[in-house]
Amino acid sequence: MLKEKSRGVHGGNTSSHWARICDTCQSAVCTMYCRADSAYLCTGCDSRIHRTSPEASRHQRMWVCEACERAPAAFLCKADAASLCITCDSDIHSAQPLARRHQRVPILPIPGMLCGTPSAPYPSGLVMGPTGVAAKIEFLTQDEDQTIHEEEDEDEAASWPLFNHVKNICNQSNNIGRFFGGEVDEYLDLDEYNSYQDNQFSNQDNNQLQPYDVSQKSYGSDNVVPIQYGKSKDQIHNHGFQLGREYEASKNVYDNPASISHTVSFSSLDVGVVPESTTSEVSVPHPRPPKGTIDLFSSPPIPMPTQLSPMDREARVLRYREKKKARKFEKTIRYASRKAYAETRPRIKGRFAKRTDVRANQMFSSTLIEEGGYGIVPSF
DNA sequence: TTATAAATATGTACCACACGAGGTC
DNA sequence: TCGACCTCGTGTGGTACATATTTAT
Repeated sequence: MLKEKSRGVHGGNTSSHWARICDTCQSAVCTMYCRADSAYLCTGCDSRIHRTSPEASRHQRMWVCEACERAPAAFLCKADAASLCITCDSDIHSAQPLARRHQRVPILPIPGMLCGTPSAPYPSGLVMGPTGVAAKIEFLTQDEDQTIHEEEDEDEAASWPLFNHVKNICNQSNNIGRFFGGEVDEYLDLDEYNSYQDNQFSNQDNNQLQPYDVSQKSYGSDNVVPIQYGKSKDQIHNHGFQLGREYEASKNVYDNPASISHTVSFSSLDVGVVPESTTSEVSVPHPRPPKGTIDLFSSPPIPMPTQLSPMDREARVLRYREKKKARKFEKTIRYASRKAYAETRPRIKGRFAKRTDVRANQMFSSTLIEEGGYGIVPSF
């Protein structure tokens, strides 16, 4: 849907005509924007440039808007499963009432170590592409590589702490929470973690959590397109994977008190994560977004808990897996006997019919057949 | 660009009746 | 305490229909 709307917004031009070209190679279409370099980069150049040095690997990058492919994405539309810049978000979601109801999540540049750090406990070389498809970036450590090849649910499990964090943020700020519409996976077993955070940050000054000024009326209660496993498994899975990386990456930052003042752990669902342990970018001015949009770059710091112990985390992941295994999306049959009866029960146009009615119907149709007419085929 | 119609997708009500659950004797 | 009996509400699946969404003109 988004693509169609995007074409509508941009006059039906394809990305090849309109997309911004990589500032480095000048050939490929850019996929992300590096704030530190103020450059739009394709995936290849981004990978090449930002792994040359630890300094470069810390650059914050953001994915480029999927609609116009010319500006950094500011929102993730959950309904369209697309990241959009402020302009496209406004254009697309103001086009019609239904689109206005789409739930959008602000995409924030979360500091993290995209290319992995020696201290990173989990693989971090995975980023979310603009289409929601994650792309693994090489240069992983052996342990990371081993982890990354585990079952998919491991990736998903690895992501839950951040979901939790997001939920916690939502609890602290209703305005933010509305973006998520309460869709945090219950199976992520967040309560404990939340309570932990509640205790940990009960003294947090709420004033630091400035409400985001985004049309609450428009986004409020709607969950137009809830996360569906069957719809785009890759996207969901990769979201989880990425979120996990973000969590760990941002956690590194928050473990470093010096960086707290200028970092935002609020999860974007669609941004590459680059750690920001230096203060070099603190002074980077960000243009103030138009009124009515979220100021992505001046968001107040949101605290993160100290790092969980590996055993603690493993236990939580195991518990999550158990719950996940127990999930059942298919219809559950409580009484097999009733099912058997229902399957053998006579029907008329799909409805259960009295056996007497069925007999009469059968007699009627058989009579027609005997008379040489076109018999009525019973639907049972 | 907008409006309208057509096509497609999704959700739900409907039906009869065997049977489980609970109460009574 | 246990078994027999009774009553009532629930659950079951295929279809039609209503509604929502997308696509075409």
